[in-house]
Amino acid sequence: MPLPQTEVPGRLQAHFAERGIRMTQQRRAILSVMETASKHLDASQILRKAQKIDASVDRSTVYRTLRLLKRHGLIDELDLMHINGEGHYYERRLGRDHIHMACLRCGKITEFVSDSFERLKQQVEKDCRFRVLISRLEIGGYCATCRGSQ
Amino acid sequence: MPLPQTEVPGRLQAHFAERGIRMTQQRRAILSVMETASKHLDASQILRKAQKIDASVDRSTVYRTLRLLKRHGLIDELDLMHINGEGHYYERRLGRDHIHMACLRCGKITEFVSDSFERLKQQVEKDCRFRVLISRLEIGGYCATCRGSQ
DNA sequence: CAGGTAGATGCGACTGAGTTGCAACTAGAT
DNA sequence: ATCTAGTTGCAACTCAGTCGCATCTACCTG
Repeated sequence: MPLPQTEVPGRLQAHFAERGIRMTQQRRAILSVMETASKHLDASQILRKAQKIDASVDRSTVYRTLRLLKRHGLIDELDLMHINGEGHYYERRLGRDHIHMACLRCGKITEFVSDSFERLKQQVEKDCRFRVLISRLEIGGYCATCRGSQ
Repeated sequence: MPLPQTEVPGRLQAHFAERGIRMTQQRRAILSVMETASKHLDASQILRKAQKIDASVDRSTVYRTLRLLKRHGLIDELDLMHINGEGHYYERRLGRDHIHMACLRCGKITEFVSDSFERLKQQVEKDCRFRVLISRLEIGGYCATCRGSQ
């Protein structure tokens, strides 16, 4: 289920430059991790990967950079139904929002893009006069495979 | 925006009895807090309220009971977009799911019931062959009031 | 209604995520 | 080359949530 990409990947650094955000070696490492990540890393995984690029990266820098990226709407924070503990997961924010489905049996995460989701958000904007900036729809249940085999 | 209630409130205890779950004084206190709560309490608020009914209630009992209620699908766990720190909020699970909107400016939480949301979940069931058990849709943005005044 | 016991509790110590204050460092403007 | 506001690493901290264990108790059985 490939996502439609309305943005070229590898542009996090460009975003920083455009907005006049200072670029450091540590940030470069973290951004590159976020850009190349196939999916859903938590803070400690990001730390480990970033340290392979620049060993000096510290835990607190990772958290500070993630907060920065979040504030600028460049990444999304996910809970993935807390399938593994209380931490958070992060992913680059590309084109359209998508739904995250977490299988409560095998732990698999599936993504799903839906026009109905877009329409639902528009309905919220209209009916509740609420300006939608971020949205997170997470679903817990059983994936196709686990659903059959029980 | 009152919620449609398909279940009589005050029935958490009955649920426990039906399922043969042992009832203790501490659980009674916690259940009664959950039943009478107008809305969205976090674990420490639940603890404080429960201790007013039964002073012996301990923090760990609150967490254990919340986990139990969650496992039985009697309460929902919310993040409310982490508007106040990293903790979780809990609410009784009545009739239909609803969307939670968190105003990033004034912090107000609004709820919204929508048929489109139900249809969206049905679409996920059908298109992804995914059995939906729990779903959480949280939206961050600006409420009608804050939207105007900026 | 008097045990017996599986299950629940309180306590305190622990874990793990995330934050913060501060002195040292550095990106990038001049 | 210099200056400084912004960033970093570090270590100490906070806070939510968990866990092991000794004690207690709800409730089943006779």
